[in-house]
Order: sequence, then structure tokens, then C-alpha cells
Amino acid sequence: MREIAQAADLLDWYDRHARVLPWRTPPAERLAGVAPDPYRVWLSEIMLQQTTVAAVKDYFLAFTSRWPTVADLAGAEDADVMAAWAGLGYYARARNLLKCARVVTSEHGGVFPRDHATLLSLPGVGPYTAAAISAIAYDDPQTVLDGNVERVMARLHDEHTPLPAAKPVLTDYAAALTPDQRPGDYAQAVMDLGATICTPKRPACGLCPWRPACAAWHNGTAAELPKKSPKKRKPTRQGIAYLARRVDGAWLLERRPDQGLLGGMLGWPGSDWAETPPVEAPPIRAEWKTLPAEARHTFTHFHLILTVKTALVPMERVPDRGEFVPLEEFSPSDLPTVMRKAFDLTRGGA
DNA sequence: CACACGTGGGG
DNA sequence: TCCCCAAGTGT
Repeated sequence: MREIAQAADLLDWYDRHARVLPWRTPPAERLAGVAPDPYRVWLSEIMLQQTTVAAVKDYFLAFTSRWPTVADLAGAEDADVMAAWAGLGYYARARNLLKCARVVTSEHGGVFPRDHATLLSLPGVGPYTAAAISAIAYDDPQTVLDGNVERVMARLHDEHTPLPAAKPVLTDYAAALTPDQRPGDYAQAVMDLGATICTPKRPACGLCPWRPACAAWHNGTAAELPKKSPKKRKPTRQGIAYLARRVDGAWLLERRPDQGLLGGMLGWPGSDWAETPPVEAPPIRAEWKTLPAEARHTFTHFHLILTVKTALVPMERVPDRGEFVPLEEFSPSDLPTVMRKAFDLTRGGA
């Protein structure tokens, strides 16, 4: 007879094994009455969307150091926030981050709302993040359902229906387990379990506090769950990036439109990216030279091969597109990774 | 529901 | 090299 999974068993495990993270209030501190800062909870949750803990850490420390409160962030320049987010990916998050900070500051007095529906209405806050803020910041018994929880629930119940069709039933399983006591620690505990024990490949079932209750473990199916619908292959697109350096060292850059890929980010003027060969579209009249190596980069849904062209242009020459950014105002770290790769190619870098 | 949307690390 | 994956959201 299989045991029933209990939230208390997971909380016991979490009290002993909770990871120390910059945005986390450890269970001992919570127990002592320390309340998490909703701003830091929200910021971390936005950064962690589809992004690993390792990738987020430095960005979280940089953001909270530079903008300690939501009001500080709300008062920041758009360009500064986009530059600070550069390299983290999914740049719509950064645009919505600023929008959200400004709404919270101007319409909620700088206090993050606690009500689920109000949280859901904030830019960049969906069902998962709204529940996470309620649970982690305010210790309200909301059910969080992220990729970790989906995996843990699919295994606990040996659920073979593929995602995303299985999501409703997995939500029910997760809701049934959510405790009234310590829901904030519990939410983080399930996600920690998924991130460290109940991993996508080679789960460490021998260390799992819920193993006695796990149907997939009993059936030997844990490693193959959750099932997912097959993914499509990525096509390869090609394009041209034009890196113009003025004789005084200024670089010709262009702010990308808010909508679409790398929206709101700084980048090199260039051609469209398509599966067919790009048409020439230099942003300024010059003697363009093609670099011997191409920049290769993979986005969520396509591979890109980027031909990099460079030119040195005189002071008085006026560009058709973009603006020259003075050398002292330019940092390659302000660029999204694909644009930084193109820049690195001009520095003898492979 | 399906797709767009980034990046870096691991197997 | 290539595919998978990571604390999802918006359209």
C-alpha cells in the first residue's frame, strides 16, 4: 500500500535542505517572523521565468543594488534597465518589469498588491508569478504551478497525459497538496525538490522525501515523465549586421522596436533575418568589408548565421539608420548576446 | 491551443 | 554537434 504524499514531509526536507539564494528568506528566519520583501520576491520571480538560478544570481544582485526599491526602479531610465537586463534574454520581461514597477509605484503606493486578481493584472505577471508572489511574499495558500511542480505532480501520480494537455489535472494535484501552514516555504520546497532531486533526467529518487508516495517510482516510470508533445526542428535563418565605427570611435547603433525579437534592445543596424539570403541594406554609405567569420547564434525557434560587415566612416557622414553612440557611452555588455557576438568578431576574437 | 520570445549549461 | 531544458507570459 503506497503512502500518501504530505506537505509536512516536504517541509521537513526543506527545513534541512533549502538552498541559500539571494532572494530567499530562509525557513529559520521566516519562523522567527522575518517577512520577505515583495519587491525582491517579484523581481526574482520575473528573472527566474524560463531562466536558471545560476544565470539569475548576478543580475538580481546588480538590480537590487542599483534599484533597492520598486520606486527606485520605477524612476529608472528605460535604456538603463534594458542595458542592465542585456544578456538575460526574453527582453519583454524587462519592458514589462518597468511597466509593472511604475504601476505599483503610481497606483499602489509602492506596495505590491496581495490580491490575486490585482496581481494578475500587472504587466508580466501571469498565473504562476501571481501565485508565487502571494505564497512567497505574503504566505497566502496559493498553488504555484511551474515546470518543476508539473514534473513532480506528474511523477507522484504517474500521469502519462502529455503536456500541456495534462496541465489542468496537474493543477488539481498540486492544489490538493498545498497546505494552509507555511504555504510560502512549501511553494519554494516543491520547486527546490524539482530543481535538485526530482530532476528532468536521472532523478535522485533515493534522496526524495516523497519517494514512498510516488506512483512513478513504484512503477519505474519517473525518468520518462512528464510526457511532452514532440517539438519542431529549428530552421536556420541568415542575416547581415553592419558595424560602423566613426573615426572618433563612436559606433553606429539602433534601438529595436518594442515589439518582436530583442524588442527595446540596442543592436547593430542590419538586414532582416530570413531563411532566404539577405538583401544588402547598409545603414550608411561606406566601404564595407565582410569579416571572414560569421556569428552563429540560436534563438528559441531558429538558428541564425550572421554575416558581419564593418566600415570606418568619416565624421561628417550622416547615417540613414541608427545613431552614433560615443565610445565612452558604449559598452558591449549593454547589447543582447547575439549583437555582442557580432561585436566580438571585430576584436580578433576567433 | 500554438506560437513567439533568449540564453547558457548539460548530456 | 545537437537537443533538451530552466521559478512563463502575451498574443
